[in-house]
Amino acid sequence: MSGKEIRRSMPLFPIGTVMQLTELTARQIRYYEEHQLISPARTEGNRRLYSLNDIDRLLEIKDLIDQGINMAGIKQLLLVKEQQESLLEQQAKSAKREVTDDELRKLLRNELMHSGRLNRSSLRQGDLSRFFH
Amino acid sequence: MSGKEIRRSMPLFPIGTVMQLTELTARQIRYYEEHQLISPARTEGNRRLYSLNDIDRLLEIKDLIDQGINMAGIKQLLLVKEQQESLLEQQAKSAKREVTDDELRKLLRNELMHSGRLNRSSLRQGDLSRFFH
DNA sequence: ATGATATGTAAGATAATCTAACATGGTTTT
DNA sequence: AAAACCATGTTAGATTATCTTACATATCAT
Repeated sequence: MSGKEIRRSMPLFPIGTVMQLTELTARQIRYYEEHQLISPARTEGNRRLYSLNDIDRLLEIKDLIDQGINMAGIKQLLLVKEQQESLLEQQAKSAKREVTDDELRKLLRNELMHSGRLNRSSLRQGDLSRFFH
Repeated sequence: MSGKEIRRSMPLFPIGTVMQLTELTARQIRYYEEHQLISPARTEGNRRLYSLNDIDRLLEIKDLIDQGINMAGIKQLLLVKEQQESLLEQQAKSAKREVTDDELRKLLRNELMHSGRLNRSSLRQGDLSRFFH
């Protein structure tokens, strides 16, 4: 079942393709990398190679930027969202199993600290998935 | 419902990526194009750009070559398979509608002429789809 | 043995990408 | 208002990827 993750994280696209798919300039894409919002793979010849996940993430970043959020903010948001997702995944995995008190505390703390608008972008997130069946 | 087709026929991959995905050399890929087994799009700068469909097709070609079939044979096979698929699609589309006698005759004729092993490769065909969810 | 087929390889040209540096228009901060 | 900062544009020179064309070669069929 994690084959899907492998596929989506497979580095396939050079920056030119990513530019078209995301409508971002190369400068922007590299700038976001510089600020560690993404970390694409590299070919043997040092060319960047992006995965579907990377592209989704770039679309998300674009969305957040449109909302006026700066690099630092986006970095935090993506981080929180990541752990949120891994939590949900974990929760689904052992559906019946109880969550440890510690995990629960962390989850609640995050929900409190970063409440409000946080998942608006997740509507746009799967945007790229429309390109692949 | 044809959005899927659009996605799968979207030119995204440079030849380098295709080489890795198909384990064919650039020489081979261009040679097959020369013999009109595929016709990838081109970028503004004349670089070839391949779609998911193209890559599937290359995997199919590879399979047919392994079976000892030559360019001319593969060309015909792909052609027949194409019309076969469009027929099936059409058949599914107007599921209830009767097939015209003419179409039926063509379908039967093809099944007779190209019977036997013809769909063995279609097992390998969707091979690439494992890369995308 | 001859010829055709599929692929390898080399050369020179062009395109795409890389890094690094400086430029710039909008925001903040002082 | 001036200074500093942020996100992006632009340029330059270097490197890698791809293109076309041509010739080489091994395998297979005639």
